[in-house]
Amino acid sequence: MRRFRPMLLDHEVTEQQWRVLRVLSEFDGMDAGDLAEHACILAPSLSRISKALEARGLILVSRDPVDGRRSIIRLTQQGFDFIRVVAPISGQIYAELEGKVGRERIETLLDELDALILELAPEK
Amino acid sequence: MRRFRPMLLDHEVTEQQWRVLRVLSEFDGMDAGDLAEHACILAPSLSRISKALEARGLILVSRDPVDGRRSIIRLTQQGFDFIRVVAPISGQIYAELEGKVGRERIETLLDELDALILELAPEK
DNA sequence: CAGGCACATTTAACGTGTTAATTTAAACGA
DNA sequence: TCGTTTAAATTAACACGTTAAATGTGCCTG
Repeated sequence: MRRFRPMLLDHEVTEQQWRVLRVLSEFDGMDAGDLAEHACILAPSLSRISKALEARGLILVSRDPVDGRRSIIRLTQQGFDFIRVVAPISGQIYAELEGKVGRERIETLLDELDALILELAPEK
Repeated sequence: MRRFRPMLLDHEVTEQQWRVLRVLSEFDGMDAGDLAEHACILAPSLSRISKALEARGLILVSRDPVDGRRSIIRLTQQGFDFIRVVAPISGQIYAELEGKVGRERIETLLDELDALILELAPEK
């Protein structure tokens, strides 16, 4: 993450906030639970992040009309614009990293770790 | 860490505090910088942890008589006793984990990760 | 249909990671 | 020797992980 943090700092988002935005750019309009899981963030953290991003006008939080317990989170136009600006920079940093390490090596390592986690997972 | 946290909670130490105590049990009387590095903790965190552990009487912080900028950190007798009680429990949990995963697999994975970190390390 | 249970989210409290600024002491140079 | 620079720790500020408690809503049984 050290490679990415300077860029994130430039745009005043944290690592986790950026992860939330990227997940929304793929599946816009998720409820808080699904969003937290896809972004690998705990529910209490997402709660704080939502307030920050909503205050900046990047997302919009509303209540699910079908199930009043759920929060629905959407990107605003400003949010989409933000992602369109930052994503290429992020992509370039990742590409450099991949170039140094090698795509295959990254994938192998991630597969091993995923397998390990699955074997040990007590729940889920 | 989920395997260890309940045990640590029982004894009212955090994961990082426990790491600091274990490093001290190996090399007692280190200065803050070396201790932080061996425990994989940043200096500001160690500063907070030291105060907490000193308040509980597990460690003793003094100033280096040779170089007045350095802090020297030692275990108290109470600190040694604490480690003698908790370490076996910690060891047992680790042994269970190793039994499920396999020692060789753990070592291979750690070697790969260490190698990766070394290749990418910008400094140190 | 009322009361209790289950679920989704939020709030609260505490500790740590991270960065920057501050403090204090050592080392260095004119 | 004095003033400047470097170095080690600490403090400060902010965000997240983690756990537990509190809110609010849906669901289900009696």
